[in-house]
Amino acid sequence: MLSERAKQVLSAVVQMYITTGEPVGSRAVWKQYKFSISPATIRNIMADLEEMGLFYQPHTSAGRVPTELGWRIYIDALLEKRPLSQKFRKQIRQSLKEDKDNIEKILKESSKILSSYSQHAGIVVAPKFSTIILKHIEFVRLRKNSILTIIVGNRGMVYHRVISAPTVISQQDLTRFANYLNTSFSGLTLGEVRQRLIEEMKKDKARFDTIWNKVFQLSQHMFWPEKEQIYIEGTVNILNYPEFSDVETLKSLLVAFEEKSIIARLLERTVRDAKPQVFVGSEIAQEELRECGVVASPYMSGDSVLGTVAVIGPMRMNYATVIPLVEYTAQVLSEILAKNE
Amino acid sequence: MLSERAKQVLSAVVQMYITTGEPVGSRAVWKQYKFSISPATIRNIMADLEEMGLFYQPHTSAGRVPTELGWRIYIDALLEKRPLSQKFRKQIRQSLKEDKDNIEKILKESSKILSSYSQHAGIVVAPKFSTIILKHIEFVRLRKNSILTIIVGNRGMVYHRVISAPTVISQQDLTRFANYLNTSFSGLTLGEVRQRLIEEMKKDKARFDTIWNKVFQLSQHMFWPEKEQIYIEGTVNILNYPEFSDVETLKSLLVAFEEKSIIARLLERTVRDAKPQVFVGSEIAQEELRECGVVASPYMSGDSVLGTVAVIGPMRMNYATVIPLVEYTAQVLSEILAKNE
DNA sequence: TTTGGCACTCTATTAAAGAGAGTGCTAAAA
DNA sequence: TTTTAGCACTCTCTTTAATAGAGTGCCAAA
Repeated sequence: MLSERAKQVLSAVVQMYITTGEPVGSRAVWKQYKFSISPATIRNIMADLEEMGLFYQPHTSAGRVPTELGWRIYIDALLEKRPLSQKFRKQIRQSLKEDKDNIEKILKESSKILSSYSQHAGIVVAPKFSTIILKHIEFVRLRKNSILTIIVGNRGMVYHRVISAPTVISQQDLTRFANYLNTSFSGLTLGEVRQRLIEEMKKDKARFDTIWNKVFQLSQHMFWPEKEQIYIEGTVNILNYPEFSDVETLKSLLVAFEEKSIIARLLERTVRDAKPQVFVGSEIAQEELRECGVVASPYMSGDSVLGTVAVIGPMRMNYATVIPLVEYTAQVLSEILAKNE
Repeated sequence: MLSERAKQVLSAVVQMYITTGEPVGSRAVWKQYKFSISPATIRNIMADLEEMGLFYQPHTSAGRVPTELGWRIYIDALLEKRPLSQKFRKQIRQSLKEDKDNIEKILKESSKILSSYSQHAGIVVAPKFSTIILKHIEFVRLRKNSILTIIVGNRGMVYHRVISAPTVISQQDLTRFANYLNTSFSGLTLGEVRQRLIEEMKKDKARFDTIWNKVFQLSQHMFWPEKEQIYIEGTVNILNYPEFSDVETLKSLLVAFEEKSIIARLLERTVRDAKPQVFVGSEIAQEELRECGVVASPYMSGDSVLGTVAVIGPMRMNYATVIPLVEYTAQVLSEILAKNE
């Protein structure tokens, strides 16, 4: 275990590194934090910490930089969160309440808030398709065998997709089927609806005349889960950090942001574990995002997780302030969406 | 007017500058293009062109770089378009036809195509809200005075927004109103619908009972034009060009892309003029995008412009190949959407 | 165990020198 | 009159060398 002094030194180095982004020397730590021990002693402690793998030295005569393990320990054991100021809380709550009836706007706005208050990139993963509760369903026949399906979920989520039917189905039949679905399945989650439809079809194939059979097959496609909707805002903020000023690094980072799947996979974990989490370096992904840190928190409705909000930035982000920001945003979002039920 | 030789020199310098991005010297032009005149003569011509404002010299002993005016003249008078290869045409047509029933996917795919074939950023401006033809309308009551409105346009466009009604309106009344709108206004453009609704309301206020009055007011909000939907893909491609490797330039560029309004305003012109256009430098915008070039082309349905496709990149883009790419994409898009009518 | 002192290492900055690319001008050639 | 070869000149970019500075590790004294 780390001694008290070692903790203090680790903490000090991490904090200084957060603000400067440069290797931190023993003298600088001593001066800034008015330690009662001399620089030489601090040097010894730093050497110990390096041996333990918490620090890394770019070259022999440079100061120390925290390693991924160093960050991990700092975050898990040493970090003192700095709660959001009352003023900021109010601002955040206010701007999220503004469009409280339009969930898409809320999610996008949340993402912007996370980005602008943290000065990193803000991420919001929208509620998962299969957990949405069916409110209303609608079919519009576009052309012969091309049918627009619209699913309205609770909280005003809207999904629409165009499905090509194997044969021609009249608008009348479609409407009839929509009515059936609306009366039978409203109030279930889309995942449940999907399940039930499959069961219905299995139960007694013979029972259904051909038209029903066709529309049932349609519904298979329409309740197929969407891939995660992810809002990312403020990606350009990473340009403010010199560690990403290399064009190659920058490019791979921006590509990773644009191609949201890596982030989606990571934040799946937060959905599963249903608790706030911090990921650093290789915990995020093996490749592009290895130099980054992610703070994530789920937002809920009652006991069930709807989605995740997160901030992604350089590993040296100010976790002490970012974690409360992310958690508070998740909390406000939970409240607003709960009211929206 | 420019002499024949001056044109050749301008053309040569521009083309070399496109590939290298570096100032072009007289000797290099002479060597590359096997001119029958000597470097010294080329120098004289280049000096003339500089005096006319078509070239610019970073410093006394450097080669020449085309000025904005130089680009303009090259594009308008000298450019020899290089048509897309048959192979590429086929590929483009194929990948756009794949999802031909889902207009959103088509537009996004177009944007990706433009980006990947040009190695710049691809832009697609979706058809304007007010020009969409009404196909179907639907109301879903979310909460007391919060109503989800869904408009389905031709080609499977779907718009939805949440409107807060001044007073409580029952789902029954909403459905009744939806039926009225569907039967009365299907086939009109959304702009026309809006106009007609205003007229209806003016014509005889007394005629409407209070419920009708309320829902009519609702419809005001639901037919209010959306702001332009713009798809931009491949913005990271600009990172490949050294002229944008400065972090500040890069940031302002990416911000301008993210904040799509500047581009929206520019491409309005292409919608209005209904013909392919090329913009360079300050023609694009006064600030952030001054170092860029834009190739834009409208896509149509019959005689009416639906929207615009475009490529944006550094001013030194290869217009000879990009212009045909953009025009061809616009053409294919027009065809597919026409069939989709 | 802690600390001051000091030699040592590595980086970053500055200055100087030189190579290279390209021009403009002049005088000769066409 | 136009074109061209020749050449001095200018400016940038790269290389090299020198120097300052920050920080360490280790040793010997406190």
